Amino acid sequence: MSEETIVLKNTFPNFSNELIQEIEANSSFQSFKAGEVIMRTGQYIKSTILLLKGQLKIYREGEDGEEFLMYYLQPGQACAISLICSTKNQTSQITAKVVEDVEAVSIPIALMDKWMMNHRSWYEFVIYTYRTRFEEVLEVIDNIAFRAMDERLEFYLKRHAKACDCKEINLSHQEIALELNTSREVVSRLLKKMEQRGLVNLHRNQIELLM
Amino acid sequence: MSEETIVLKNTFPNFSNELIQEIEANSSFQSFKAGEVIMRTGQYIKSTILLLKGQLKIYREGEDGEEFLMYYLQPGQACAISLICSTKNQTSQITAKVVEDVEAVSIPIALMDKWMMNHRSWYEFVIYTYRTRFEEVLEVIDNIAFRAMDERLEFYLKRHAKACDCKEINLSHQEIALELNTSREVVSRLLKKMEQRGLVNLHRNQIELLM
DNA sequence: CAGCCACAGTAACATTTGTCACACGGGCAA
DNA sequence: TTGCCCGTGTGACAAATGTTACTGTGGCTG
Repeated sequence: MSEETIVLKNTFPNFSNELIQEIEANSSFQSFKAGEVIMRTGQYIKSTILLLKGQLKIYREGEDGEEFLMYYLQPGQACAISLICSTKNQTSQITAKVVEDVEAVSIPIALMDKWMMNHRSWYEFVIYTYRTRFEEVLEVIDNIAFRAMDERLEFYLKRHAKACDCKEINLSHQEIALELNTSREVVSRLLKKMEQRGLVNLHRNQIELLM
Repeated sequence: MSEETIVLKNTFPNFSNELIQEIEANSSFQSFKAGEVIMRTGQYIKSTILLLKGQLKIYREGEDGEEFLMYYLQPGQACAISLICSTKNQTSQITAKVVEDVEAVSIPIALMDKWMMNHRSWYEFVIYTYRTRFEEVLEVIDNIAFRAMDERLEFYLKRHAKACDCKEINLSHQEIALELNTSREVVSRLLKKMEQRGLVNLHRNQIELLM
């Protein structure tokens, strides 16, 4: 069994052996460097990507280049949107940027439709992905619709801490502002207030969560 | 062929004959009156609903009972979320309220999983539904993330006009405010400005679109 | 070391949105 | 007719957020 097969099996433990074989036979391994944009709004989707390693950021782009974070993709996950574009030429509604260097498997769209019918484990993976992403997006809507910026910031920090499984968040205020679609000054202001409330300690390029 | 079969065939023209037969054999026709809430956040989903007639409003509920409109369901459509809950006991993340008296077919969840495998036309319907709803929700995010209330109001009015295919919108400012999660006064203010710009004519309980 | 740059803090102000208070008028019911 | 309720219009103010401008500080580099 090849190195890559092992990684694939470990990262997607629910895939059947036959499915793994099909993937190996029909798809290509790819890697991307941090900062690369691997899918952009308006582009045609021609393949879907299974993440083996690294981290992707999926966000919505505003007309003036604003970003709005939707969610992060971790190893063992795939982009929900690219899973469901059927055979028609569908353009992407989102942008995907590499946060940490990525290794991934790229699968041609044409195959996916077939696999849905022939591979139960693929079908379940797609359904599961779609459902969880939909829920995540609903939560995003809740946040921007019902919550003020201070709560959203708290939520954002907690989510981040959970994702990297540590209490230190290495981001500048500017980067956070971009993802919440606000301005650096607002983030600074709110973080300072959180520090006064004893929720965080602030350092240069680092926020230490105390909650 | 029964009356109901005909309605079903007309409303879902892409369903195969075998699928229609299965639906008839395994599901129940139901009707709901305007104002009824037929699915509520936190409830277990035990069936999905195919809309034959009337209109449903799908929205997200805030903690204090605020509403936030996601989209409307028209005849020929189904709630995306209820389509993908697999067999597990999944609770609803949204609330569905009847806008116009509804006639619908209720399908037990257990069957849907089987149909996905056995009925190509059902599979395509589910995928299509999921994709279009996801896109719609992305558009909602765009609106609240990137646009101010005046633009959101314009967008809302246009969408409404398109849905009922006429230029007169019979809603009070209060109702609109609820769906955009703002206050009546704000809606009044913005509508007045739109009137001054020549975009609408305002009447009691009616907004006439001029764009 | 000097200069530069990215990051952070903050004051002052503008704008948008939410809230409160109240007035007006149409239509319906007693 | 009278009174009342609902929908609407509007002014005044409060609060949140966005914007501008300026300061300080640490670290890197020439």
